Amino acid sequence: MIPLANKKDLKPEDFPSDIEGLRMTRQRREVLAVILRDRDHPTANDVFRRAQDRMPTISLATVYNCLEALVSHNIVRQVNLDRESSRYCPNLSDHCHFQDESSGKIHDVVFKEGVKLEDILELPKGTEISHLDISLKGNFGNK
Amino acid sequence: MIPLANKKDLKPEDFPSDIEGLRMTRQRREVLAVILRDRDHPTANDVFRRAQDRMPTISLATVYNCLEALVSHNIVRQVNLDRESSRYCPNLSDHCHFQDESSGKIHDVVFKEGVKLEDILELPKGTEISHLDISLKGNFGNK
DNA sequence: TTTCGAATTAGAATAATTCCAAATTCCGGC
DNA sequence: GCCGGAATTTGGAATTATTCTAATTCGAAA
Ligand SMILES: [Mn+2]
Ligand SMILES: [Mn+2]
Ligand SMILES: [Zn+2]
Ligand SMILES: [Zn+2]
Repeated sequence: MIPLANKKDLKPEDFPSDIEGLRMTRQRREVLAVILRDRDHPTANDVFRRAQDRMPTISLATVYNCLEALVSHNIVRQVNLDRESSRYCPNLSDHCHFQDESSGKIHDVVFKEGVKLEDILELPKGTEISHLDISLKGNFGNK
Repeated sequence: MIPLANKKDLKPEDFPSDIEGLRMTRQRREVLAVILRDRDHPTANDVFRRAQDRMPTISLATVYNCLEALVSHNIVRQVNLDRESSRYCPNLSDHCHFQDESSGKIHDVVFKEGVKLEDILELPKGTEISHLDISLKGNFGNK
């Protein structure tokens, strides 16, 4: 799990032929490249439209297939905010999402050093957390 | 905002005619009563099926209308977990949701005394939080 | 009792996502 | 390079939660 995050500049055809055990097809490379380039949490449809620039024949079904493959291999994260369509995020480090109400933009937010969920939640003994989602809405400060 | 939460036992027809500025119609009472009685975070369709017991003529559209009215008047909370259908929760106090992966049940989880989100998140100066969602998945301990 | 805006209703419409079955591509072995 | 089977892609249909529409009914107040 080399931080693909840094591969913003890498051309899709230069991606390794296998990432996290997932065979990288032409379409999967393109979808991944889009998500790494514009890190603005695009929806499947956003990805579709952007991928079409360099690959006019790609289909929406394929974009969904690719996204599902990338997500299930932990190459990108699926971000769900309330009832909106899913968005996709290349930031694999622990973080949550803040949706700015004036701009609509979604910002990554990290936890302060050394904070553990168990420290702040009243959880019964023996609880094991396998998945966690935190999302916020409001006015995002100067940043 | 008298804790309606405690009105589990109240019959729908005994609800006040106005709650939080919302006129309580027959259907709204019934929907609210269902949510207060079985506090298991039912979906709109769950609510619909349960409401039909005492009100066989209620329609699904009406259930959606009632839920939207109750939510927007802060009488019940809408709970969204990933891509699943919305669920409805009568607990208005600050809490988050833990979905137990073996039972599927959704548990309310409260924050430990005196925890503030600002304390644990790296937020830029001037940020104002208007809405917050935390949800967890995993194995919920003995409780 | 009449009135009139609000609420309810059935059914159609919407939209994100998934499914399907056929066509294409990929890959390892010959 | 060529073949066969498996994986992937594709366009279109299907699904499904939710919203919309337009007609009907309700109910509080006069
Ligand atoms: Mn929310
Ligand atoms: Mn999630
Ligand atoms: Zn993110
Ligand atoms: Zn709850």
